[in-house]
Amino acid sequence: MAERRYNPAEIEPRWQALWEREHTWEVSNDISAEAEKSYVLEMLPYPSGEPHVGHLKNYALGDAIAHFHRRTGHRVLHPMGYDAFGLPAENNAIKTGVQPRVATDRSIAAYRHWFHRWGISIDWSRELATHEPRYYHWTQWIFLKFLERGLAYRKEAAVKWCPFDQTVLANEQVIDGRCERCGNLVELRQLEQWFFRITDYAQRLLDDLDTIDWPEHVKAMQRNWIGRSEGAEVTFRSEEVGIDYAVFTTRPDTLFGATFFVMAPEHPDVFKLAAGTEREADVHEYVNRALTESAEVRGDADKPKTGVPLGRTVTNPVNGEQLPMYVADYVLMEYGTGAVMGVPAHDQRDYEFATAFGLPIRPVVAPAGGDEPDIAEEAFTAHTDDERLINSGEFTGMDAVAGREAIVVWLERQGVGHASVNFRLRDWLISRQRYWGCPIPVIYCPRDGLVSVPEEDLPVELPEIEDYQPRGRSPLAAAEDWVRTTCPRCGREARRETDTMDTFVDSSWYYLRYCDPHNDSAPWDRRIVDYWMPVDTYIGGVEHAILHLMYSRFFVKALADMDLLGFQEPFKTLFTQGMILGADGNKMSSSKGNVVAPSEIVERFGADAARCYVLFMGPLDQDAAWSDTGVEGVYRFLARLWRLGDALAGQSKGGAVRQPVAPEGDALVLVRKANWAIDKVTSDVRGRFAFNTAIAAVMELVNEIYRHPEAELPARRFAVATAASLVFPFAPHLGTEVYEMVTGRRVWEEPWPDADEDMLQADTFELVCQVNGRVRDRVTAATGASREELEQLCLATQGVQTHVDGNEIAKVIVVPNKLVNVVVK
RNA sequence: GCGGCGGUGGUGGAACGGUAGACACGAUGGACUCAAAAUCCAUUGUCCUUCGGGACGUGUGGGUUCGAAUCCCACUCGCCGCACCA
Repeated sequence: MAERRYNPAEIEPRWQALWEREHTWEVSNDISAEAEKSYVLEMLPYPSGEPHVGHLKNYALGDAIAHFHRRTGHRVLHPMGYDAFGLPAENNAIKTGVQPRVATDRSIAAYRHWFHRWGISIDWSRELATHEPRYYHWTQWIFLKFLERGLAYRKEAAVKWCPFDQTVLANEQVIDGRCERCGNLVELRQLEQWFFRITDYAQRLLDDLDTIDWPEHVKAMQRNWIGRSEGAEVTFRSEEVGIDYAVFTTRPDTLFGATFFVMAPEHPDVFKLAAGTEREADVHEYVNRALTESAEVRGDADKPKTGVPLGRTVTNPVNGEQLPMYVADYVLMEYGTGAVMGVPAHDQRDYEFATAFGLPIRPVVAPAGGDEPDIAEEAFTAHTDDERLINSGEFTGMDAVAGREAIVVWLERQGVGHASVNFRLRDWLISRQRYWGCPIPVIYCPRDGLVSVPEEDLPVELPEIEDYQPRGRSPLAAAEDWVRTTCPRCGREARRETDTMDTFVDSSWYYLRYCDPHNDSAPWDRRIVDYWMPVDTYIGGVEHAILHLMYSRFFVKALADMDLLGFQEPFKTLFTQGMILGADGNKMSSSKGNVVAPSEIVERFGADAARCYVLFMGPLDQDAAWSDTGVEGVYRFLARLWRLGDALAGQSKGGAVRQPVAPEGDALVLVRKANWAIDKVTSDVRGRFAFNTAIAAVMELVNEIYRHPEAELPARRFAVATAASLVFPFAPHLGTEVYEMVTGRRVWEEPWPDADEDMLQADTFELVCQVNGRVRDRVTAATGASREELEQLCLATQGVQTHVDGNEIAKVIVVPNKLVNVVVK
């Protein structure tokens, strides 16, 4: 007879089939249910090929939380979907000729297969994909709502253009001047595009970060990206052309130190200003060169400062000085007003510019008590509170902070400026000149102009086309039959918008649709969404810290303003998981040959071992390198637990397992350890996502059971059933199997165990005896013994005697049930 | 430059201001076996040791404390995000 052994290949599919047959993980929209709700969500995957280990970690993590919440009495919503539109599928289509829809659907099938095979407890009745017309119908509907409210608009602007992908990109999708997708250098192009007015929400997006439980570094990144700065807007007048130019400055206290004035090359007035001056030709040449430079080259802070004079001057409002005007590419059109005052004594960039052009440098702020500051030094250092104004007219002598305020008040009174706040955040550019995305539901009529597609005509379906090759305009533009339509307003011939939406639009609201996925008359029923939302636990990679997470927050706020939602933030708690690196410590990539395929791991060790291992590797928010021997170790642990269950299956009569009454000896040790493990796993899982130590606690329990093979049967049954119950969120199949072998019951239907307080503490404990803070001995003491008793016990030990060695005892610190520290002079 | 995070054995990592190194990997020795696999047991921070134990140990230097990996200050190294943002 073959030896019985742990065989995940047999156990896992058996339970998966049962869960599927019984729809175990489905949850209804019964919003009057008494039990508390919990919405556990992992970021939806972009389906490409097959899932990788990062997905395994993501979903194993979320699944553990979903299981834990279910067993602690919550109604858990744990859905799944696919972020199905996007460039990779389209680029693949160009290369291989396989239609994006076909390749995407194929990949979705693979993801679906593996999520089942991993045993993730998903409510499959709510599955969705963003490329399905019944989903993007409502993406388009939301777009039209935004358009109605002025939150969607068209504007011509200098936008980032990727020459490889042949499309514009959002600021957030440009990393170090390169396209996030393909890594090519991005160019600037002056184009008319669709934007979402996210900047209207800058302040609220910033403020509400304080209301959500997110990792500090993610909040910091968002704050950074929003980039709020306080300062003043100040008007400089050009008398020659009779135009006022406002600048934004965070340092109104340095206004008297302005010695020149600079405009961005994109500033619309640059040519007008230079016209007729002897500098006109130089200006044209400089501006043209600046505009054709790549974003990377131009954005390099280390590049020497360049620029040309405009041949004009502006008046400094505080002292009437005439400041020469320049155009220089270190000034950005997209921030502030596209023009700055140059204060070389107190700004590094202005200092470099002034030095290069021989402009005067006049310090106006100096350390209190000090004399003339070192000019070069001053421009480069951060400023402190302890400074006063110098060379500043009537403000001279004031401290810098008070002076700043006084100058702003003066500016306001004179009508030449006011306090002002600036944000770094730009509006979200959402149009893309690509095929595989959600069509923008807008029609251009020669008579009526821009007309929305009427709601009843939604969705505007993406047509099938043959040629995906981008040519600087959307491939949809070539689908003449589709483009040509009639104006919904006047009925004349009109043309459809051919750009598609950024796929981040699709994923900015999917978590709302899960709540009410089959609604065909509205994107959702507000009562249902208000019941499930916000997402209680959201899990995903930190790479979405800005893009997806900022856009989703914006969506919720905008939709709440339209009374479509009753909350302000989509994700209450966020957990950002670390990456799984290759065994060599590098990011996994096929070129490095260090990619771990989850399919292979699952085949060799089973889904439970794979899931359990990725949760055991270390703190889940940290990166961790893959180790084959590490998975084997976890597999061994699961097999040990299985053998314990298998041994009991032969002996026990089944039935519910209870903690034995008044256990003694080995039995007591096991009962205590089991309760310790319950307490440990519960506190590690609840709130702090410390699954690595939770799993370690179950390992300890299992090790303890092996050390006490002679313990009485009820105690062993209790300990093994407890181990199975506790391991279930991390290794659901094995937990289920062992629990069933020991008790005949379904563990997922059992409430999460409660630790018995009485069993958490023993009658005796090991008293640590210290002399001057160093451990010198240990002795067994009764739990709850008095301070005096403990002190006596400690002083009597050999180790303490030796080290006190007749010296004077200054004092004795007693920590009850823990230690005694004898302080010796 | 600005913002955030971190530095603990051979490795991944544990550790409410209270026994540093849980758990796991690896290594060494042993049991079982004809042998191997699987499994089980023991040892495993460094150095010294008369084998009782002792000294030293959490990036570096200082401080607070009876007691510091943990709190404070300075430094240093590393990682991540943003960056000519006025």
